[in-house]
Amino acid sequence: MASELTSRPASGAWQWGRTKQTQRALLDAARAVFAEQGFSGASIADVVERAGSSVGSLYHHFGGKSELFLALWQEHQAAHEKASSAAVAQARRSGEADPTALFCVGARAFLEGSWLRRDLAMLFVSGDGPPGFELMKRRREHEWISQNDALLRLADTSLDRLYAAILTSLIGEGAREVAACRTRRQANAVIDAVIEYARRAMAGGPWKPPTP
Amino acid sequence: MASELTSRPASGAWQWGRTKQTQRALLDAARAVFAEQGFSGASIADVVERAGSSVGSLYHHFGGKSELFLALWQEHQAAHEKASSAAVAQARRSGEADPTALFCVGARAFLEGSWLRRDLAMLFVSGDGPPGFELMKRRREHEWISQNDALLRLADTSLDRLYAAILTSLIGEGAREVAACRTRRQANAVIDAVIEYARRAMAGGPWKPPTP
DNA sequence: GTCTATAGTAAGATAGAC
DNA sequence: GTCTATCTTACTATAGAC
Repeated sequence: MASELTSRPASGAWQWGRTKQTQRALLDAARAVFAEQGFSGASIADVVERAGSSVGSLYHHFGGKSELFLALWQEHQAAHEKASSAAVAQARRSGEADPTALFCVGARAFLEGSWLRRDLAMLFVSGDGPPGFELMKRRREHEWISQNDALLRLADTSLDRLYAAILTSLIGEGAREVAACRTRRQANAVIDAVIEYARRAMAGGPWKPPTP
Repeated sequence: MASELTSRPASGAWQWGRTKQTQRALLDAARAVFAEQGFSGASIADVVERAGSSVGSLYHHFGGKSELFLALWQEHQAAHEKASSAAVAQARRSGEADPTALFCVGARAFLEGSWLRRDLAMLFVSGDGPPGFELMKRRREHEWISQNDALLRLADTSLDRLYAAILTSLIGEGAREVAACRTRRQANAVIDAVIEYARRAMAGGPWKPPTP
């Protein structure tokens, strides 16, 4: 019983704070270094130096370079998720019920986030990530569109999934273009244009093969 | 003068044939190995073993792993290019003059090629390539759409480039879906659907900001 | 032109003191 | 929890015989 006290003498609360602080420093450093050099171009040494931390600490908290990158990505995803669902919920409360319109509201919030965090957005679409990252992104994309499933009222046929994939990639390409903009004004124009193209693609709903 | 003969004694023609043969073997082996294991997963040793060649030979002919991968990609691109432009030329000869229709003809030929060489198509969209490959792909995409520039009669404004980018990514996503199909029948349906979505997106031409 | 054997390099990962 | 020093490994790339 006494050993608990001797092994960590009255410092539990303090160490929690320190942990969060260290992780934050590593994540922030990773954001800057990865954004600048890409995943493969960046070395662990660069990150820990910028964070004022150490290799061992990084491994202790995240497990490795790949996991650090993924942690950064998950924060980014969570922010997108939060903004999108909040926007859709808000629109619903305002009386909007049309699936297409609700989809556009969510998409707009997503594109907005791509502008606000454009350094991360560019990083994640650059194609330079840890092994298997493209697959993870793809899964996430499908989750994202599945979440709007009730919204768009799609069936689970292969052609409906194609419809979802096309819309997803359209918004994804839009996000890339938004992140590449240099001014707020340009970004706004691009966002409006992308939403318009999505609306056009959705006109008529999922394509059906002509019945012979 | 005589030294030319002594250094390569009467074997010029024979060696040319052998060179082409070796390169072909390396390219074919690379196609199989990269398609199966991806770029980073595959090692040079795997490729030369399958080709019945050697590391030194690979370096002699291609210069390295990355260059071998790029050579494979360029063959794939050339095939796409050839098929697309032939199809467009053919349609023109048949009297088709509408830009949108001609674009769709080219896109269809492109998607067709993605089905025929689906192993390569999947490889190149997997996101696992040599450093800088995603950038090269992106440049190539823009070239491809620029080639249809006269066709679509686009100006060089940023919003017209967005229009091109959206269409390109739509066809690109379509190619990915086509390559993932398991039967010819499915692939045909997907191709028809993708062309339809492209047509919808083009309805009304490039988006213009509302004049205030 | 082709091959084998080897060198070089770089980076991620770990062990163990504090 | 944090850090430094070291290890390991896996690969590319080259040198030099045939």
